[in-house]
Amino acid sequence: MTDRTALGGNVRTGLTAGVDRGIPDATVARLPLYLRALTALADSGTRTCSSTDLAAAAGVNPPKLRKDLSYLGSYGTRGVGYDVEYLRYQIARVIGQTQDWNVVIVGVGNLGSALSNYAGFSPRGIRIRALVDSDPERIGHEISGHVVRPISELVEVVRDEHVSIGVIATPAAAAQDVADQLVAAGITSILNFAPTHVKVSEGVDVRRVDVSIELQILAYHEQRKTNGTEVSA
Amino acid sequence: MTDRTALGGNVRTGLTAGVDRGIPDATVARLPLYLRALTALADSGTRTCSSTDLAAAAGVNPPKLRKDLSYLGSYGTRGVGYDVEYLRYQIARVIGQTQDWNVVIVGVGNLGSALSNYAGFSPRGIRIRALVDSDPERIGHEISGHVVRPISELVEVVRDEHVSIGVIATPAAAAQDVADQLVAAGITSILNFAPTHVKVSEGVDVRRVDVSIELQILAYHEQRKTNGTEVSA
DNA sequence: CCTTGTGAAGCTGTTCACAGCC
DNA sequence: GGCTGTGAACAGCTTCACAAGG
Repeated sequence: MTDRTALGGNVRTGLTAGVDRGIPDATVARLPLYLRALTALADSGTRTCSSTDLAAAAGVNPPKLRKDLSYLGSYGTRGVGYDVEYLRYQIARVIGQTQDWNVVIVGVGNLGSALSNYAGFSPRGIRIRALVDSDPERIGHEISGHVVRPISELVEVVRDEHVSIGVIATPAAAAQDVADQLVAAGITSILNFAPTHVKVSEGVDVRRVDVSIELQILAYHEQRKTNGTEVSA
Repeated sequence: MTDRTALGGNVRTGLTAGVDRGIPDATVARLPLYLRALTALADSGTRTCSSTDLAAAAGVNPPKLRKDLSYLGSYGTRGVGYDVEYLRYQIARVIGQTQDWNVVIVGVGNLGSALSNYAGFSPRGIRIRALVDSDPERIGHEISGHVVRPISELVEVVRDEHVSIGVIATPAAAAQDVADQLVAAGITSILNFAPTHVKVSEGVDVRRVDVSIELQILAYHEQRKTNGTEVSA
């Protein structure tokens, strides 16, 4: 029942003690941001940067950046800043970017197809290895270089392609069933695009991406801006 | 520079005092969840529910649900629970679901096209009113019932269609420019799918949806599961 | 009985100021 | 002098236990 949603409120998986480095969830969620900013800096030929530079590129404030980095270790030089390439590697190592992560997408409708064709995954070590669907109409078709396979082959797909992350890109009505099948196939990390809550067993991480909710949150704040709520004194 | 990201770390817009009802950001982010769960309950014929029922449907724990609802008012009945339809309406009213919100999508690549065709928006009061792109190849084509218009017409589009929310579905390289144009056209709420941080002026809300980051966060936890980090005592 | 609504406690995350080091 | 790294203060969120009320 562990539920790491994309909207905060994450739950630590049940590892009680030990050598737990314990990087806070909020920090973990920002490390990919720093990685991306560092890669951009490296690409533009920057060798060294200060916390102010990097924070600006990542869209956070400098103290927060420094605090976050302090959880990983002391990789900067006082009076100088951070070596871009070195810090980039250290963050990559911590968040597991030194290896590839194989992904199966379940559901090849509009969204699943768009995801399977997204160019931004490979530079971040994310490999879409298989597409599956339950609709016989879609099975066998080739999408973005993958032949769509029946969902009944999920166990084989996960095993043969060494898949560790499953993406649910189906309608809401199918999401729970798909989640159950993913878990049964041995998947313990799920990204759920379906607009519904999926229940999973202990130890399985679920993150949620819900565009409607994001827009609804924006609408709430928009409503407050346009209504006369800014009475200020 | 207000930045309401999808990954927590939100900043309150600069309204200092007044009748500020002050619903916490974390609660606001969950209200659409409750709304969705209530709608599902109503559709299944349920007239009344307890906080336990609703919490289970929404994927939160009952005390958190009750605390969240307490920020809106006292809409339940002790010893009984909540009237599904009444509570649904109250939440809808608070988050602005009693009116429609018009959206323009900038960028009609894979993602923009998929979004423009998504059926889940209209039941939540979200209306995709226009698609714009900068690519002359795409302008004039019809996608999901909308003729793609040039981004140079953004001001007219926003004015004529009463658009209040802009969606950036372009490559990262174009995102900042698009954001600037959206803000120049009067938009103060932006949903950014491009994998980059966009800087906007004070008072503009930006939320981010970044699939790569979600997968990277899952990968981090997956790495910790498979590595021998669970030394427990 | 039942279930809501809520102060209070506890926890997580953020900010700040400055000590430490180059 | 400049910038990092961090303890300590602060703010926000979650949890809990129980009072309030049907």
